Amino acid sequence: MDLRVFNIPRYLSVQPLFTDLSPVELDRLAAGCVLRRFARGESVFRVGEPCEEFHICVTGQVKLYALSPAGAEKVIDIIAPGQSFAEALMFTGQPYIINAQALSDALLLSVKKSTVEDEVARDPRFALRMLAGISRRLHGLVHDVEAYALHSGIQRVIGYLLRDIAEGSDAPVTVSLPVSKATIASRLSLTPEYFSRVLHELEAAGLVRIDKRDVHILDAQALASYQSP
Amino acid sequence: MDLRVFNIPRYLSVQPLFTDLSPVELDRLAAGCVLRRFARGESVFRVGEPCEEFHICVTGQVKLYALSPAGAEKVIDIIAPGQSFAEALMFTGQPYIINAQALSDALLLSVKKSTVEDEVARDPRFALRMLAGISRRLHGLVHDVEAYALHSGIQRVIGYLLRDIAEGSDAPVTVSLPVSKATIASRLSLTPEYFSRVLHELEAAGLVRIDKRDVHILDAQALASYQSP
DNA sequence: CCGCACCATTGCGGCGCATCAAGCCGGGCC
DNA sequence: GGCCCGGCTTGATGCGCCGCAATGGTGCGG
Repeated sequence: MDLRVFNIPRYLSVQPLFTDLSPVELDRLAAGCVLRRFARGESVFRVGEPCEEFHICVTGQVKLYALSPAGAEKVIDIIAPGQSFAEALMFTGQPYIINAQALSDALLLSVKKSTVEDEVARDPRFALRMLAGISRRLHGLVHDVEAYALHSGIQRVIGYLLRDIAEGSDAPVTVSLPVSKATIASRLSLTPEYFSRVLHELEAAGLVRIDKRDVHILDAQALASYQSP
Repeated sequence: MDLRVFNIPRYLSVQPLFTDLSPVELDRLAAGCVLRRFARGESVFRVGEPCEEFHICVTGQVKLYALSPAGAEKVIDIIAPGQSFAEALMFTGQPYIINAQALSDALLLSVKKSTVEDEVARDPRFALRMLAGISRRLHGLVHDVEAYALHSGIQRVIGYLLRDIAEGSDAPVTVSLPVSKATIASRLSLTPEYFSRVLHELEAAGLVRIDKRDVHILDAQALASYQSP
């Protein structure tokens, strides 16, 4: 994608957060945006840096992660194209509490804090959408906490694979892992080794077939109710 | 406390969320509030119920928790007097995704969704405070996820004990556990048995003294840097 | 075509923490 | 007092998952 032809107002207008805005408003918003390229492995922000904007992932993937004093890494979320991140951080007025790094070459659109605040003041509907967006994010984290505490490693993997599979769908589906298995393992709070073992246990049970980063779900029903042998 | 003499506008005015509001605004807000008593053990809301208000804990304690299909319970948060909860749930427009139960006799002030939305529309400063409040909540959950993934059980207990102890304070401090040890154990994602063992390991190491629900911190410095033997 | 990274897998040993099962202790209540 | 009951502790045992280390692809650049 060429930065020079990228139409910021047009891109904003298709974001759930910014629907129903007039062209004037979109232009005003776009004026407070910056479009930036990141190379694979490049840091987007780090713990402790001041947070003056939130970000939308246009292309590529970004990982949000924490580091322990000992250097261990925990992936909190993996951001796909179209998703925004760090809105909540921005509103607390505190420095970043997590790190973000590009997992592949990526294009990010960053929206300045003051621009968002102005728009909140101008349009209450925008404020409510922002609130709903952050609330959904919180919702997701609560779901993760539940999973970490109440589900075994195997169940978390199954939950991840079935995440966006419709209820009654019978047809064999394939889930493509968007990033390396080690990253997904960390996202699920597993070691890469154990994640690999789980995947192969599910394969041995005839529930999935694994082909590199493609996981073919052979029997979603049975997978959902699988208990280890 | 007598419900009949409880002054809702006055109580609202001392909440961080509602500071700087005029008496007129406070009255308008108060009109959309309900004050309710809950007996110890009584349910405040359950998963699946529609969410049309958020709550402020005036007296008593409330636990927010998830239940696994098998019936296991995970305490997500323990709400103390002065804290609000379920704001985020309200803004998503979805039914409750967690349960809330009074841990002691409690008095709760519930604010209707429509009242909050009206106030957001009227006062952008209120909208920003609401955003900041929810963002801080999300911040806390991220912190918990980090702790679950990167810290051992012992470290999580230590982190809990030192939660609101100032950095350089040398004087012996005592932390009073607000609720039963089993509840706190669940909050920290530990079994009651293991939580007990950890507490007594810290006592054996001479770092704390345990007297029922009072934990006397004898050496905060050493506690912060404690590694199991 | 070979060498080198990087990623993924596999085996083995071990630790952290859960589980099950008793026992203990204090407080409310007849 | 004597009873019970909920909260807490303590021990014995075991499983889920981790850690290290070695092996096996696979894709890319020289």
